[in-house]
Amino acid sequence: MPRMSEAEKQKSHKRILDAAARLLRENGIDATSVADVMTAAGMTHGGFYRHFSSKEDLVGAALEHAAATVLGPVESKGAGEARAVAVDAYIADYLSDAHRRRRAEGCPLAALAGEALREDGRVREAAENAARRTACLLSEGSGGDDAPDDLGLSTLAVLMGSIVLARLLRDEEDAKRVLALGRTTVDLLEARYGAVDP
Amino acid sequence: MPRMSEAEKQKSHKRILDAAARLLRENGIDATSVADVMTAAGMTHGGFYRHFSSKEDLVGAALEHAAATVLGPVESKGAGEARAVAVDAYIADYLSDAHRRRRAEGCPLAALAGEALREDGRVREAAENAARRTACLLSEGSGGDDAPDDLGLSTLAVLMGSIVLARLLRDEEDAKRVLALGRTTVDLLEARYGAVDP
DNA sequence: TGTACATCAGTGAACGCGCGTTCACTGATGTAC
DNA sequence: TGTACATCAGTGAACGCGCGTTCACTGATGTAC
Repeated sequence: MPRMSEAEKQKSHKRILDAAARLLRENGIDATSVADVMTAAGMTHGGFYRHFSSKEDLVGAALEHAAATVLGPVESKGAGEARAVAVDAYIADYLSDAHRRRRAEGCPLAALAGEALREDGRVREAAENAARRTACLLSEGSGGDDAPDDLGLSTLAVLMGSIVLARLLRDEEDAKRVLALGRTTVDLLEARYGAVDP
Repeated sequence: MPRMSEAEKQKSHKRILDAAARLLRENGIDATSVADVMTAAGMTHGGFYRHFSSKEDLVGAALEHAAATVLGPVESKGAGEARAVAVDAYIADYLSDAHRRRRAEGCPLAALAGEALREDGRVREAAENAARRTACLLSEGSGGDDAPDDLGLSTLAVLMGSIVLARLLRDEEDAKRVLALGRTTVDLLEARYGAVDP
């Protein structure tokens, strides 16, 4: 049955990346094997090295892929009112019960920051870039992709801390409470740092 | 040279627990092997199972040990002014640059929450208990070990999010900025939720 | 347009390695008398 | 208090297993003429 066409190869590549982005967020880096990813992508593990040079390479690419999937739609809104609405929706989704329960499709930082900060090379870089992009998104002007401001960094810390803590508490009421409290803290930050819109 | 006395065994047990608590926070659960821990404790890996029934057993115990080491001194202050001072110092230490750089001796939640929430059994329980204890400590009255209040849960989320984000950013200035912003957010929360002292 | 051939995406077996765990062994410790 | 013996903390070799990675192979794809 091999070999596939170039177009087929690109589809395979995307399937591997999608599967990796899901499995890594769900199970963590060490608990996700190359064979797991390839099986989830509908292939056998032998073909993996036609697409990536190593597991580290895959993890870096999957982290970038996950960040792009989560942040891209909001970033592409440009500045102005539409952007502000999209950012508000992003925050609401972030602190939603659905996000708490579905790690595999959520924020890659919430799922992997704790492990990524022990890595180096491409993985570490991808994680840090994801953090910067998200902090910029949450910043006030938030038109360009320059440096994040105080509001953006503070808000990101609250979002990450709230979702991780909510996921850690197995009691559903407690978890929902932590998410609601996170929302209150974010509102407090917005009141404090500006929202000089009109 | 074997066998050791009962007193020696207890010393060995404590050395294993100390080594595990350090290595786990430094390198994470999967990247810390039983042999690593035993070597760090000055023994060979074979003797491990005289002290713990499995690696999972060790990780759970080490998590509890780390939490007790970090929280115990503050918890034992009782209520009142001394306690309030100790909690303030705890927060200042938490958001210090030393804590950012020295994972191995810091908050076990900051180091391991992301991995622990994928475990179950004793490990998961230990992590959740550590979170509850810390949130209670940060709560307002904070005399008993009842349920954490809004201030305690919100503050814990900010602490965890800030330290993880600060550790993720390799630029030292950025990292320090995130820690300082975390402090500001905590102050905002204290102003909001009470501090009805005098 | 047709033919001959090199390429290479994907398969499945195999590799070395480190892991958690087990085990036979040693000899000081603790116990029974 | 002394002696005989069972216990067991720690050693170091060995186990089975899953991991990341490699490799010979297959046959459709893409290319050269």
